[in-house]
Amino acid sequence: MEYNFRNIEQKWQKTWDEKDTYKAEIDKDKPKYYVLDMFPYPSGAGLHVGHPLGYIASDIYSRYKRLNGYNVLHPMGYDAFGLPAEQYAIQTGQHPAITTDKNIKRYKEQLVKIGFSYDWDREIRTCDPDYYKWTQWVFIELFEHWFNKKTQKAEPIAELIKTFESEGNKDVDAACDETSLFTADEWKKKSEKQQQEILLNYRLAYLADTMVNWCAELGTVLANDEVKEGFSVRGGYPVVQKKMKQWSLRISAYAERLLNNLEKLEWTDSLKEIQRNWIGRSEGAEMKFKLKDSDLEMEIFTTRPDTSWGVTFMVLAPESELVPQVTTDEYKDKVDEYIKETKKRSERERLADAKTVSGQFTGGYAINPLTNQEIPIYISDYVLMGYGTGAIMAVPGHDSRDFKFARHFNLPIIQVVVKDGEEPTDPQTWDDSYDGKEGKMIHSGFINGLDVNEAIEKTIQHIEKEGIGNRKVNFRLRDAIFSRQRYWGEPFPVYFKDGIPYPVKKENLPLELPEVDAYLPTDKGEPPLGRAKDWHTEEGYPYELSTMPGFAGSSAYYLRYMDPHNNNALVSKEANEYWQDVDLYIGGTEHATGHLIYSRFWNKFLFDIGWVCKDEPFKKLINQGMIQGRSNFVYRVKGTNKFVSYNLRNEYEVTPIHADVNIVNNDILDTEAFKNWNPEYKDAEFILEDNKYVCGYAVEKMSKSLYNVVNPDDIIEQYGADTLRMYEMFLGPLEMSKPWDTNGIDGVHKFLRKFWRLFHDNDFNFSVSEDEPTEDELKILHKTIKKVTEDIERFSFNTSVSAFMICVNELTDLKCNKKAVLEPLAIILSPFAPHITEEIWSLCGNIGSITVADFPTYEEKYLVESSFEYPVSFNGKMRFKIKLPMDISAKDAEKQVLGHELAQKWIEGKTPRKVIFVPKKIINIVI
RNA sequence: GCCCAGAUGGCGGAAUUGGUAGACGCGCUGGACUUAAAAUCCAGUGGCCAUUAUGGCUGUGCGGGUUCAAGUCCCGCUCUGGGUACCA
Repeated sequence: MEYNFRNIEQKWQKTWDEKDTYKAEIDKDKPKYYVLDMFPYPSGAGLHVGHPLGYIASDIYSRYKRLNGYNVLHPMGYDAFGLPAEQYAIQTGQHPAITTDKNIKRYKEQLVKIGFSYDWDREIRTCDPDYYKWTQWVFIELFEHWFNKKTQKAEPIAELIKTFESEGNKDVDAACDETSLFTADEWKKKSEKQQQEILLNYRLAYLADTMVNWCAELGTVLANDEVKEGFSVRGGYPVVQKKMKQWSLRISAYAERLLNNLEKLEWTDSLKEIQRNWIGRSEGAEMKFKLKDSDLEMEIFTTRPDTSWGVTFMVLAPESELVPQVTTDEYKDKVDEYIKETKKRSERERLADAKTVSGQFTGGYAINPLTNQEIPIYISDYVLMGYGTGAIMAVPGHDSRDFKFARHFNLPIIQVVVKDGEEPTDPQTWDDSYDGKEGKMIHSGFINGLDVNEAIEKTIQHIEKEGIGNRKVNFRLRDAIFSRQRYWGEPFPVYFKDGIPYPVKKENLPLELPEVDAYLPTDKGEPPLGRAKDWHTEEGYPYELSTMPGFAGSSAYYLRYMDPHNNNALVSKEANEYWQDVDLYIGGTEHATGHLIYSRFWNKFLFDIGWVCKDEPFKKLINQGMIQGRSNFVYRVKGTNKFVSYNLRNEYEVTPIHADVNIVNNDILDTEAFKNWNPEYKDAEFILEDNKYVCGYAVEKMSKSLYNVVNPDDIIEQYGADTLRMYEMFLGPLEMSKPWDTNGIDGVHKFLRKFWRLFHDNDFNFSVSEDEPTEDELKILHKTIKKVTEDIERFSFNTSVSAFMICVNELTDLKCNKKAVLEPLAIILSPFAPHITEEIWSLCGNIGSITVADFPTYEEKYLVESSFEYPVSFNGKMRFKIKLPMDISAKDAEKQVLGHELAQKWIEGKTPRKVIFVPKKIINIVI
């Protein structure tokens, strides 16, 4: 039979399904290996060829690990809550569950067709109540724990209450907002409501008034990672800052651990760097500046306490509570005016003209605790309320933002650091400040002459001794805002009694999403859940109206896969102890500051409370690159319906128009198909070159609107899944972005046909021989085993595809049809092309599946060569080659080379100055 | 602005530790088979020059450097992609 990929692929996909070939079960006799893909959001558009890239890579690795005797957990599921289904529901009235279910069916069909080795029994959907029961459970656990800074871990609120009852809160060092001190007696005297309000401040999931990112168009608040440059990542709508009472998760408590543990992860440096920047740790000091003629103090954070002698003004964030207190009557109107102006400006506008300096003097003064000088206090929006204390000491000589501000308001600039080897200069002549940390201190009292780093240390010691301040580490990482005023998400398992939130009892989970009559806010402006009937407890206490955000369901999904049907726990101890953590995680970098931080945080929390045995969820992580689209263009002559071919376009005035890549082949347009593509082009005329219409092209993002989307189903229909899998890998290194160009796919398809033909005679009868292989044949096989093994281990799948091609080309040349060579070849090819190899395996007479065969190990003995063909260079330029024995000595090699007739020409009668002989590499002669 | 990647033929890319640059594939050119086309097979294919066979020069974004030897290491730039955005 000829290679009939359609029959073969359907047949084996059916068999795998019927025989549960990819079912994973705990097997303590085998080492485990957990390979995870970032599960997709099932959008209405279905998968395009870019989506499965990472899935194919992880599938190859999973199959490779299985062949090497590992018990592989390789699951797939759906991140099924989300905005698009809800937006669609708002427009059409169709319940998002129905849309989502339909989309998931389509996704699954597409995924199955590619031949992935997923254990579909473990499929999860975040919108399934049996699944989100555990999302809600984790939320309650977060609610019932606080973060003890002394032990650096989460501890039960119940224990905290006991501490409060016995000794108050004076010795409690918690991650929380500042709280006033109370004794045990005072605690006991507080009302239930007062106590709960205090506890809320300690909980890891807490409700508080915070500045949130409000997106009016989406009608919801968003987390920091969901906002980019003042717009929502989803939809691109404007986002403004607003103070609202919202649920937040105290991820900032884990900042230090999230940062430190990055070191032990096998992630790419760039991804770790993104997380490091997002966490943003900075070391410095907090210092108190007394206000002039007042008992009040303003507290500032600085990383450069050494520059305290260079402070010439202070700046407060416009929102700071201190503003009214420092503002004098004289400046009140101007300050109010400035605050009003700032509030009007959106985040976006502020960012857009970050270069414009603005601010206002308050009339107030602070006293520099180190110099006792009076320092004027300004307000300006370049100081952010959300970071540090919302107040800074400005050192214009050594901070570029302060420098700009000083120049704008004509404030004095003092130099306190001199670069090594330089003399002090007049700051009036400077173009910018000197922000570097190399140099010596001047004009700085007792730290004069010290290096910056010594000076920082000495200053901190001084201020701590004098009680003016203390050492302090600050993080940029904010707590994660966890409420969404939307319908299609997990309901919070929380009800309110007297305005205080209480968790739903765990045995009553899941708290299921109620039906509503419309997916819109209520007339009162409440979230959609405000429309639900009976949305309250049996006792009549109202449930929370917000739902959880997208990252809720994805923060612990990798744990649920370990034990997806467990009704009594998120994951059983047994399953967790066996599968432990994800050994290999493949997905896009776009989740670096969202999902990948949140799930590390959830995992650490679950680790703290003893539910999971590993404190990091994803041991090794690879980022696959994006597959870009390759768009095609036709060129319409302006004002006509004529289209001119690419190389003639400069002779006319033309408008380039996107043409659907699916009607273009090797940049040649199918003109008939083009006429039928769009009624507008029905009567199109073409100006051809060489009788063809040649299209232009460009690499762009793959998108419907650019008509460059290629659907995997179409590729599978035409070439088969094995070809698609191998071609996606052949395109280039996994981590790099590259354009999809269907044109190259023929080569990979031809390879599979050639592979098929090795096992068949000229009449396509299956025919393999039992003869002993020759040395050459074994060398080809073992060379390939070696190369492919090494390549898979370092995730270099594109080069292994090349190695397979070389191998099949060479075996074809030798007309080799020996089973002893071809069968092992089929095994090493099976992770890449599972269907064709499964068929071959069965044709070879094997009973079981090729997926549980043994991956062959290469044997060095077949690769031993007796000679090596040395490239001979003269002054570094390769001139000719010479075959020499493997174990030749340098001396003999030199003699042989210099005696070679071709060498004479290059030596030109001179005496070579030097001969370099690198065994098995090169010979270089220096003339 | 800052941080991180990357730049190699017409195209995707290979060269794993400083050691033959361009593997493999696409495309293109020529040929075989065919009434023809498709499929398949064979040969050629970085550029320039010379062609009589052997050839020669040049070439990995640009400019320097280290080295017997540099796509690979060092210094200085340019461009492209990604992250971040007043974080004190």
